[in-house]
Amino acid sequence: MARQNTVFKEAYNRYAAALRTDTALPSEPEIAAQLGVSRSTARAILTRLSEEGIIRWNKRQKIVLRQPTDGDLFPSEETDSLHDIIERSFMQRILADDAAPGMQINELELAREIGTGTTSVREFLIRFSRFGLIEKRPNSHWTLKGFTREFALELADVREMFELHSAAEFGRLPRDHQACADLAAMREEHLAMLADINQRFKDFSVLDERFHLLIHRASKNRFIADFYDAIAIVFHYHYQWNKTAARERNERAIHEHLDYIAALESGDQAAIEKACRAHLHSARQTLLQSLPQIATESA
Amino acid sequence: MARQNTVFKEAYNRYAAALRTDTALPSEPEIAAQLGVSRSTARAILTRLSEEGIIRWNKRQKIVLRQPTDGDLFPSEETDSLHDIIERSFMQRILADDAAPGMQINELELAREIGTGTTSVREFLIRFSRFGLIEKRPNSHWTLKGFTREFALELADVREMFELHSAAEFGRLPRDHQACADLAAMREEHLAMLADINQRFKDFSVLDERFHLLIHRASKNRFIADFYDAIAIVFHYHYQWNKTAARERNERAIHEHLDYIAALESGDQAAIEKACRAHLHSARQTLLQSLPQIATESA
DNA sequence: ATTTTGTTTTTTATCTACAATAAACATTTT
DNA sequence: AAAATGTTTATTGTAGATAAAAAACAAAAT
Repeated sequence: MARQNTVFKEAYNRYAAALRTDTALPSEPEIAAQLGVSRSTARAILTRLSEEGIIRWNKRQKIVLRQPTDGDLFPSEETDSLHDIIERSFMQRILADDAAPGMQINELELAREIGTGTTSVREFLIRFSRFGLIEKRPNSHWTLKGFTREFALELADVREMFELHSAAEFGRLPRDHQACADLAAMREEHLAMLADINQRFKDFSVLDERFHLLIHRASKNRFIADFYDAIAIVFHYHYQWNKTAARERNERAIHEHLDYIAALESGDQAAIEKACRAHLHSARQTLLQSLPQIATESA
Repeated sequence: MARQNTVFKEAYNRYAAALRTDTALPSEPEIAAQLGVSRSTARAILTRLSEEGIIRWNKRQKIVLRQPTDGDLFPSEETDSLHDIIERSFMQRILADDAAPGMQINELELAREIGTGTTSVREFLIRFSRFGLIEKRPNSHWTLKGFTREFALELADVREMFELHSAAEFGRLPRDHQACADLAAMREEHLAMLADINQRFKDFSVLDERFHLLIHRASKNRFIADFYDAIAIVFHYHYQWNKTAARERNERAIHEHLDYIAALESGDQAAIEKACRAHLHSARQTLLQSLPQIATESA
């Protein structure tokens, strides 16, 4: 088959789950906009909802006849986009213990193991290569460079340059900027998490990501934004795999964030730089400690 | 056809051009290593040289019978890799005056105009997207963001962060490091160009690229290196297109480079930072002046 | 006149096939 | 035995085909 209709299935599930009996549904363009898909896909969803007897559909009239059950939804394996499937599968593979730096990556083998065509795997690898974890020799194979100490240090250096820049920009925002309100809201979230730290310390990585993203958005720089996207994905899988979310470390990080937030709100550039550096310093330590102990890149 | 044998043709031309009558050629693995291709390709080259009567080949014995003429070589259109063809064609297109920011990019149309398959164009666009000049909406088209003022400013900001970092690292290299010798050699090249500036000012951009590359290599950071690759490619086409290589501007840049080199050689971090900032400041002005005057990114 | 629905066309995402190239294996030569 | 050549196999790079999804166009309804 040429293409899976995962966009349709995923959107169908999303829409069906939100339906309430006896309500009338809006126009097709509106549904499409709500779901973030084209009208063609929205119509396909309506068609199926109608066929399944979930709605009665006649031109503008779209009435919900019954609440969809779990059985009406598509199973989750069928709703993941191919890109996500490949990403997950690949990340698990390269974070696994037996994935030594220097290892060759075989497109066809990967494709077969994931159960997909080679083109999609190739495209994924090309996209993924910007994260600096793999490298290609032209007309030959990809090589796994790996999550090594060198990688972590290079990443940390760039992160520090970028975040100091973004934090300084943030400090120059007008006080009534939306980002300042978001920052205040985020302080409350930090405080709430701190109050219940023993239960919630594992949720910190998500909050951490959102916090840094908020700061980076202030720089309005596409290269910084792209780099942070890359970091976020790498960390997402890395921490999911290495479940070393120590309570103490996260608690300390929350305190650093709170200092950092206070500095950003003060608008005092020297204070911002100080708080930012302090946090980045310990974030670097955390990153280095989370490395697989053996891996050291070969020349 | 599935794939053009451009690797073979390009390597054949390279090897044939270097042949001298009556010399004996080395072993197959050695030829392959010299040319940077596999032995299979090296053998294909020997086979053709033999068929064309350019060499006499019998197992280990490979004697050059005659000097190849221009007619023996493959025409240059056949030796360019598909990636290079697409890159050239695409860059010309997006730097052309009628390529307005916001324009949609159509894969199939591009492929047809270049005379290639869609897969190659897709892969090219994915790779190219890291330069920040195009952006994709999933399941929909690519959009040209364009060589705008915003792009130039964002690029300049990151370049400054990275180059200050790299220059500082360079200043920490031991004096007997190869890079220091390279730097001294490069000073001589700058002086030579300056002595004949009226004739040679157009060659500056190549020297400029090599100079900054040398500095960036000192940082040994893959993200910085990748970013500089991206810059170099974008500038390469941009300056080729906008032939605004003013003599005065380049002469001034050479002087700045010479100051910068002196600072790097001194190892004095404060002096390095000062010279680096001075040069980056005027490089930023040059970049902004080279922009197409109309282009301002739409929201 | 604008919005909504119905229908058709365009474009993307993905698979498969196959030539070029690299890499591996086997044999011969020094 | 080591290195070179001869031969076979594996892998990549690219084209072409097709279903899904988006976008454009046309007709109808408010």
